[in-house]
Amino acid sequence: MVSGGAGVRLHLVRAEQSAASDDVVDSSSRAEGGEGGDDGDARDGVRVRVLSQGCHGQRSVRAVRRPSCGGVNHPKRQRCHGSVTASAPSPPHVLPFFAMTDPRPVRTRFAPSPSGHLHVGGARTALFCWAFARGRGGQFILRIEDTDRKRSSDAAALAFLDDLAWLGIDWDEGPEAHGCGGGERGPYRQSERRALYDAAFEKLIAGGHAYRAFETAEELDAARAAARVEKREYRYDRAALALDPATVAAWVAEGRPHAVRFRVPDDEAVVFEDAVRGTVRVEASELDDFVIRKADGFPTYHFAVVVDDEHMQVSHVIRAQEHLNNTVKHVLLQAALGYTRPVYAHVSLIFNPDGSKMSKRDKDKTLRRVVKERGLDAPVAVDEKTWAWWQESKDHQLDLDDAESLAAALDAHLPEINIDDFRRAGYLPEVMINYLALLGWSPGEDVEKFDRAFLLERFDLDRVVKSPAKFDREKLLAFNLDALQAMPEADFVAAVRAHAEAHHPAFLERLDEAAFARFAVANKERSKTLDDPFRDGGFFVAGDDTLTYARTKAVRKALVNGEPNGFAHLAAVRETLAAVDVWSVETLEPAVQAYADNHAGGKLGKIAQPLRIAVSGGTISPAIFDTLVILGRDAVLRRIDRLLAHREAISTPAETVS
RNA sequence: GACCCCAUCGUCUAGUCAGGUCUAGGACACCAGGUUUUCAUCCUGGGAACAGGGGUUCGAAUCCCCUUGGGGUCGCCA
Repeated sequence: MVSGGAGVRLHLVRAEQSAASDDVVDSSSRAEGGEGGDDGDARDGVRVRVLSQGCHGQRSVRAVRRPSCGGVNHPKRQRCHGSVTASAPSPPHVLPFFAMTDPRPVRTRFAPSPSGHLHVGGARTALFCWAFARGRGGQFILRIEDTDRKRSSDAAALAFLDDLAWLGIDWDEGPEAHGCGGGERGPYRQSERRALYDAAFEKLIAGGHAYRAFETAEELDAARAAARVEKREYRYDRAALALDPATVAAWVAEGRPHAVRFRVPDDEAVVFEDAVRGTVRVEASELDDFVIRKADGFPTYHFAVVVDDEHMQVSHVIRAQEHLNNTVKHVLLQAALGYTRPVYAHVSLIFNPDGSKMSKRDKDKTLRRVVKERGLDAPVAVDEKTWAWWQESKDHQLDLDDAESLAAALDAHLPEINIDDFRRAGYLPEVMINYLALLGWSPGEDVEKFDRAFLLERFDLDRVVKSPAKFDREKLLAFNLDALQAMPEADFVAAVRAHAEAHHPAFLERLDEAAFARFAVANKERSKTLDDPFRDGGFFVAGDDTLTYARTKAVRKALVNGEPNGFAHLAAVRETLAAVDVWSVETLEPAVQAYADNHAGGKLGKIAQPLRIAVSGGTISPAIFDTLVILGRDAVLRRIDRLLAHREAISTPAETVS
């Protein structure tokens, strides 16, 4: 019988489901004592366990969009509530809308495994969790899911903390870093929460909800393989459940390794309300008795997640859609443990432009593909031991440094998928936030550009898009460009300087503060990323004698065509430049313009292009007078002389010549 | 294969829950012009979508069903 739990909830259940209340099981009331209800409803032969309900009682598989969620008042709720009495269909039974609203304070968590940098998908999940909680005065929790002892847990594995901090996503509770973290409900690493899990295991086993299983991983692998060969579906056969208690006790006593499995109820349907997908219904019979404790004593993900969410009082679980099916397990576990069920929201996946799932493993996959294509079997760029380990299994991923050196050695381009990749490529954190938010959420009203404050204020689960999104780098780039252009000059200079400090120190050595500032400003309107000024600006730090000339058609055209041609103009304007009093844009521009007026029909381009080639080696640079000033008179004159000295070679077609 | 989820321009999406105001809006990309000392910007204009089929309705992008397509999950990984 249903007992205890939220009074209002149960009251309404009873009021509405007179005869069949037995099979309506409140998740918070199923604590002990085995199955809470009896055989229950016979109307369709399948007992339905309603663990949560929205206002829509349809049993259709098609999702019914929930109007809102969270403990926030919403005008739509009234309407929703009002419709309840009108429906009252056959199972799953209907609870009024607010029955699924978690009345607790809003607390969300982001729970990655410690596997290095944060990838785009994880970042978006974290962002949604953060925005949802913070926008409602709640807390955002970070938790490390490190129950897999085979995975590394060193400092590098926690690199995602830096990525989060860079994005401006700060956490109220969790590992301590960047001035964030701490909290009362820790520790926030699962490997340090063993006692909590152990207590829960005992409770489940004692209650008959779980049992020890002695098959080894190898045996199970073999059974799965056999099933595959016979083209039948593999299901754990519950052999361990048939063991008599004395045998189990003896085996446990002698220390025989074993896992613990959850006993999945027979003939029940698990129905839960997803805040973005609506009603989801899965028959429990689709599941086999899944492992909740591994032989090494650690909990599996499914178990740890449920225990931790309860202990940390997580009210809303916002995660990727790949977890939608897992939710069934979690809901079952919560019911068996007597836990409160959080509100679930499964957001769609992010795909690569080619339609494949965007994954942190994509770098590794790219590398494996290239290695296979080239038929490589000996270590390249990494040591033998690492190579052997990497080859051993597709689950073994190279760490970033190794991956990058291997990519460099193979001349392969690694896809940008980590937040850190974009950081290094010169994207602004606020742009990443903005774009990420747009991937799967929209504020409506044709609004696309917004900041964190707006997100906090407007983000809600009911506007999260259900269909998967492809990651569009072009659009991200366009957003970054717009943000860069909108920056005050001083901010832009500071950002470019910070980027140089991290990635292009040579520019800071070569350019003094004033020159660097001019360099940044001169590049502002032509930069799409903070890296652009450096990528095309290598000539600024090149030696005057080692500059490389692009020997393209455009270069020859500027130098050779016309009468007088570019070389001739250069030779002449060199003297104009040498004679200028003060080396500044204000003096250079009128001087060169005057020369152009007198010798090139006023066409500044006739002079600017040859000059550009002389000082940069090609046809691409910031505005020419800025470029000259940044370089300084000596370098400019030397470069002009050098070009003139190489005029023959440069006039002949070829790719490049040094 | 079984189960679950999804389906509007090339892409991200608005519109779908409360059917008519949608000859479907915006953004990125693309194409054509224009500005500019190069590249990049910038300006103007343009093409571009309701997956298909049934049904409900006076009326369907919107509600229902089927089909098709895409994705996810089926681990002592998380």
